[in-house]
Parts: sequence; C-alpha cells; structure tokens
Amino acid sequence: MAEARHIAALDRVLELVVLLDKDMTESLAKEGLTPSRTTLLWLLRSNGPSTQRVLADGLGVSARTVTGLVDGLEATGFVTRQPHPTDRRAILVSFTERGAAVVAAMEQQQGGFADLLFGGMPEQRFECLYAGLGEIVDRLRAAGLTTTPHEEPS
Amino acid sequence: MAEARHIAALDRVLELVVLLDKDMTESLAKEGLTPSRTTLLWLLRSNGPSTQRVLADGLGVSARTVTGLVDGLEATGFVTRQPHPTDRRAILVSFTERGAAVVAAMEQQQGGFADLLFGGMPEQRFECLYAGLGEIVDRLRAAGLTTTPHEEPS
DNA sequence: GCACATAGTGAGCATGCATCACGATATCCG
DNA sequence: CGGATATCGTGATGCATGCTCACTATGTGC
Repeated sequence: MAEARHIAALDRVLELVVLLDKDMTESLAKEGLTPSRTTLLWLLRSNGPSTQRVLADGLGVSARTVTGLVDGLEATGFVTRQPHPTDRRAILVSFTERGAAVVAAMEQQQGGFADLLFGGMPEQRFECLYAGLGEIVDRLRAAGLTTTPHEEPS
Repeated sequence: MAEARHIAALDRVLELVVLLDKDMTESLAKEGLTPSRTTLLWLLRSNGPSTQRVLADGLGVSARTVTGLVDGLEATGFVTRQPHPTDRRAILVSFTERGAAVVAAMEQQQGGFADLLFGGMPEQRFECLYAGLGEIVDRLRAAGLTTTPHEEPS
C-alpha cells in the first residue's frame, strides 16, 4: 500500500541513520572512547551523578552491561564510583575532571555537527525540516509504545 | 558557533536514529535473523547473486566477516553458495526460495514502516521534509569523503 | 613461467550485550 | 521485631559482530 515516494523517503532516512552512526562513532572514537561509553557519558551529563540502575534504564541496556561500561570508564579515569549516601546497595557514578573535560569537548563537537547539517540552510527549509523531523519522531514514539506485545506466530 | 535551534534539530535527528535503529532491529529480529544478516539479505536483493567480496564492500565490513554472515545464513537456509562460473576462487551467494520469501516479507514490512512515518502527511510538508532529508544526507556524504585521514596526535 | 594481486577461510582477539545465579541491602507487612 | 520479597551491583557464561594476521587456491600481467 505504501507509496513509492514514501519508500524513497524511508530510504533517505535509513541512509541518514547509517551515515550518522558511522560519522558520530568515528569522531568520538578518539580519546579511547567507544560508542557505548560515549553514550553513557552523554547520559551522565544530562542526569548528573546517577546510580548504575538509572544509567541502565537510560541507555536501554541491562544493568550488567553498565557494570562493564563503568568499569572501562573508571579505568581510563573519566568517571568515579562513590557509595550512595542513603542506599548502601547502590553506587553513584560521577565525572572526574577529565571526564567533565571530555564531555565539554563532545558538546563542542556536537555543535560542529549541527553546523555541518544545518548551517546556512534557508530559514524556511530549516523550519519545515525541523517540523517534519518532529512529526516522524512523534509517530515512531507513539508506535513504539504499542510494539511491546511480542507475539510470535509460528 | 552553532545555533541552539540547530542543536535542537540535531537532537531530533539523533533521537530518530535511536528509535529507528531499535524499531527496525526488533521487527527484523523475527525469523531468526540478526541485524547484520538482515542487511546482507537486503544487499543481495539489490545486487542479485554476488561474490562475498562484493558483499563485503557493500556492507562496509571485512571479507572475513562476510564469511561468518554467509555461514549463518546458509545454515538457516536463506542463501546458498555456488561456485563462480568463471572465477574459481570466488563464490556466488544467492537466495534460496526461503531467502527470497523472507526478503519479500521484509519489503512488505518496509512498506508498512514508510506508511507509519509518512502516511497521510500533507503534501507540502512531505515534499519539504523529503528535500531537507536529501540535503542533510548530501552534506553528510560530502563530509564523510574528507574524514579519511585518521591522524592520532598522542 | 614467475611475481604479484585477489577470493575466501582458520585462528585468535575485543567489544557490546544478554541471561542466570548470587550476595548484600532495603522495604514491606504481619 | 522478623521473615518474605524486591532491588542493586556483579561473577560467570554465551552469542553476535567485527577486526587482523597468516594461509591456500586461484587469476593476471609482464
């Protein structure tokens, strides 16, 4: 039922996904950061010091995975583990100075990326693109909520 | 230098990447297909029977990786290996009936996805979104070409 | 015909992610 | 208070993906 031009648009989106994935991964690979570790740092920037549980939920991965990621980030001196002040089961992960510095660099880089994608774009086109992106993100989010019942007809 | 609204737009794009990645992966995980294997099948659909070398270049991975992927797809009966008619070093990978069937199902699914994202969108908005996507994909591709010299200042 | 390039594979390694089992706490409720 | 239960982090283990290096078998060019 899908119209051909919708398929073509989807192809563009998918290509965007591929390119962006590659480009972001590459530019962040410096500093000894792997993609997941980078995502964790980014999340930590938004949330402030967090327990590993919170990080796991935020990243959409298992708690066990976060243990490994934090292990790595701790080894390279980007974050520290501290006991949670009120919950002795939990651990608070927070930035070291070095971690904060690298996140600042990442913000810088993100700005450069935004410029690359949108810099100098005519006002009208940007507005329309921005609105369109918002719409498809909303549609995806709405659809995602109903995708949960994973039925498997053999 | 980056304007705040450009950053906001980039955030939308990144969220799109995350959501799409998750959604596509989930819907394709059925049938015992992993993401890479799925991508390989998709490439095979575009290219027709191909040598593993061609698949490796198309996927952007090493030849060795393709060996493993084809191993898996062959084991589950989606593709077959056949000797190349003129080059005895090479192997031609092509669909089995089952492989062709699953790719047809994937096309169906892709159509559904395109509908989800763009179905019923006002003509004008769609056009503008489509053009905007094209532009940022082009910009990314252009930028990607110059990213090759990977320097690593210690 | 010999040097060199290319196709595919075995071996071995790293990362990212999952589940299962488990110890240490926290919390709830009788 | 005290036991059942839930939650936080982690050890063990396994799978998927991807890499490099070394190697065989084959094509190609001079």
